[in-house]
Amino acid sequence: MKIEGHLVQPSFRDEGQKLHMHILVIARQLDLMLRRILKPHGLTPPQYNVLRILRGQQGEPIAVQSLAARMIDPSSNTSRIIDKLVEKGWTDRQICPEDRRRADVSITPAGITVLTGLDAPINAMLSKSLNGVDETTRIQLNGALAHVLNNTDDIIATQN
Amino acid sequence: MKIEGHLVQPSFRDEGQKLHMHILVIARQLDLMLRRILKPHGLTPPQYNVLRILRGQQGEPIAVQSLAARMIDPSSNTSRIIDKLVEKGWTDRQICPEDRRRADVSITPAGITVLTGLDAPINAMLSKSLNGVDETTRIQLNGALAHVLNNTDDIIATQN
DNA sequence: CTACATTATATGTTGATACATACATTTGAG
DNA sequence: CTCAAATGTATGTATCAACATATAATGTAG
Repeated sequence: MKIEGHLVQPSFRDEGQKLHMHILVIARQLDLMLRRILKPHGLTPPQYNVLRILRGQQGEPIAVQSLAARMIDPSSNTSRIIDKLVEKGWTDRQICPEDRRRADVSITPAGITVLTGLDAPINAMLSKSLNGVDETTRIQLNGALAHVLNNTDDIIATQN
Repeated sequence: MKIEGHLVQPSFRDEGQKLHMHILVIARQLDLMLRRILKPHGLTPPQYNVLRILRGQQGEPIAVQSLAARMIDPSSNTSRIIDKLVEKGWTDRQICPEDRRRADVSITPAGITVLTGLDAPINAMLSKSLNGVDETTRIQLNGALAHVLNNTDDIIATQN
């Protein structure tokens, strides 16, 4: 369905507005699809995001704030997201001996196992979502979106 | 900041993964910026979305389900979003006489006034977010993203 | 007609999120 | 050293969202 169908609008004022809507609607769809895959495993997208980052650490523990900086959604609730993962036995949290304010977080073998099982379906879904968009176009899109991201960073910085 | 900086990752596996991250992170930033503009006016992004749709109706009332279909986030909570807007006097809700299950929703003059005051700052913000992305590129982006949207629609349909 | 399915909206409940604040620890000025 | 500021994490609270279910009105088969 075209974006006009999604929003049941006959047309957009301009390409810029259409672009914003595309980004917002697709992001929402990606989140919805991911949620459906994760749900049977008792994971939410932010929790999955945290596990992915921890796996990327190759066993090296990481502080909560560094984790937050790498998240798609760097909310101030990283502690509670980790709580959930610790409860389920998928991450480990220990007070850092050198700086006892810090908490070192790492993924457990059980966490790795869960992620491993999710890799195939999630990669398949993500890959399918980009069907028909060739490599050249992907590179062009990323180039333009890098610009947009720069702009939004600026706006957010000046809003502060 | 580049997407690699946002996620503090040295590199991405491929352009596809990078594209997903760009979309998710930019969508999140747009939402954050919008929320900051709306907050002093006592509006949330979904409430703003509803008001915008109602204004687009040119005074013609609309059923709750039609409203939901036009929303960026068509959650099942449209009723409660309307509740909030009715409380504030920005929308009007009346039972439809021809089909008493339906509720006809419309925007009030006070609602129009609120939106009018928001137009300038929000348009400025959105326009700024696309700085440096020329018209040709915008059209290309929309073309490719329309493809992606088609794909995600398919995936969501088959997930059901 | 009458019962049953369908449709339109609303609500109950649970869990997640945003934002502010608290707590504990460390840093650093004097 | 000492104490105020800064830092890292956790928590309180209010709001919001997702999902399931309820309520009410309409459509329809027999």
